[in-house]
Amino acid sequence: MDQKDRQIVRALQRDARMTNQDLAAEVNLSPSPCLRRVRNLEKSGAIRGYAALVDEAAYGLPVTVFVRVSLARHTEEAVQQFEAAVARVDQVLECFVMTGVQDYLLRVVVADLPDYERFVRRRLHTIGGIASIDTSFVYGVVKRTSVLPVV
Amino acid sequence: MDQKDRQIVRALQRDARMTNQDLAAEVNLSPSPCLRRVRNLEKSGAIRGYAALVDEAAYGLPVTVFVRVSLARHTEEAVQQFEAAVARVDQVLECFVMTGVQDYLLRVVVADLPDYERFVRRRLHTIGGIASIDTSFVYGVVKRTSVLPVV
DNA sequence: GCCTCCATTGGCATAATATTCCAATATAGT
DNA sequence: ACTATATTGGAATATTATGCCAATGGAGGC
Repeated sequence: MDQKDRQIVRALQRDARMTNQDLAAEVNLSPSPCLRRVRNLEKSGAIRGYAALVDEAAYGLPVTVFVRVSLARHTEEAVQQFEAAVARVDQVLECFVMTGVQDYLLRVVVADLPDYERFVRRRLHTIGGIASIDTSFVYGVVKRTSVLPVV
Repeated sequence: MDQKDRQIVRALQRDARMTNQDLAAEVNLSPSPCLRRVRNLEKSGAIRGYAALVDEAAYGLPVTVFVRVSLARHTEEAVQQFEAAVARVDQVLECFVMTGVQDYLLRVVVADLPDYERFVRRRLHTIGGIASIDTSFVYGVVKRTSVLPVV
C-alpha cells in the first residue's frame, strides 16, 4: 500500500459512495487505474467493505453502552464459548479483547434502560462463565470519524 | 422511519456500495421509490454518510487503544476546551462522553507502542486540564459489525 | 549513460446503473 | 364511500463503471 492507496482509502472513508471519477480526480489519476487500485484494495482485504453510517437514535436505538466483561475462568473452552456466544448477539456491534483487568470491551446498542436490563439478563448472563460486568453509558459524542490519520 | 426504511438501512450497513437495483430487489421495491427513500434518509440525517471499512494494520496503524480520560475541573470552559482540542487530534477516531468515574472514552489508532507514548505526551497531555488517563490496548477483535439489530 | 523489462497508466467503446418524470396505485382521514 | 395526500412503478435519458489496448514511466542491468 503506497501513498496513493492511502489517499484513496481516506477518501473512501470520508465518502464511500463517491463516484470513481470524482475519486480519480481527487487523487490525480484517470478513472481506469483508480478503479483498479480500489479493486485490488478490496481483493487484498485492505478495504474490508463499505458501510452506511446511521443515526442510531433515528433508527430507534438511541442508547449506546460500553460494557466491560471479565470471565470467571480463562480456559480455552470457556473463552471460545463466550466469544462464539457474544458474536451471535445482535445488540453487540463490537467486541474487543483487551489488556487490563477486564477481558472484553463491548459496544452495545439498545432502545432504553429497561431494554438494557433485559439485554444483560437474557443475552449476557445466559452465556455463563462471566465473573463481572461493568457498564458505562454514552452521554454524548464529541468526535466520530472513520478517516485514518495520514501516516 | 418505517420497517422498509430500516430494511434499507441495514442492507446499506452491510454493503454501502450495493447498486440501487439490488437494494430495491432486496427490500421488494422498484428502483425509483427505493432510491427516493435512500435520498430522504440522507437528507433527514438518518444516514449520516458512507464509509469504507479499512484494515488498520494493512494501512499501517496496527495498534488500537481505548483511552479513558478524566478532567481535573469540569467548568464549562475546561470541558469545551478539551473537547475542541481532542476533536482536532487525527489519531483520535472516536471520543464519547461517558457515565462513571472517567469522563471520556477515546478510540485511538497508532503505529506501535513508542508512537502511542508520543501521542499521549504530545497530543493528549499538551491539551491540559487532564486529571487521569487510563489506557487499554486491543488484543484482538471478536466481533465488529455496522448492522443494527432488528427492532 | 543507455537500454530493456515490468508495472502502471490513460483513453476509448460498451455495458450497467442512476436519475427524472408522469401516470397509476395505495393509504388515511372525514 | 369519497377525497386528498403520499407512495409507487415504468420508461426515457444522463451518468457512471468496466474492460481492452496502446502508451508511458521507472528500476535494474550492462
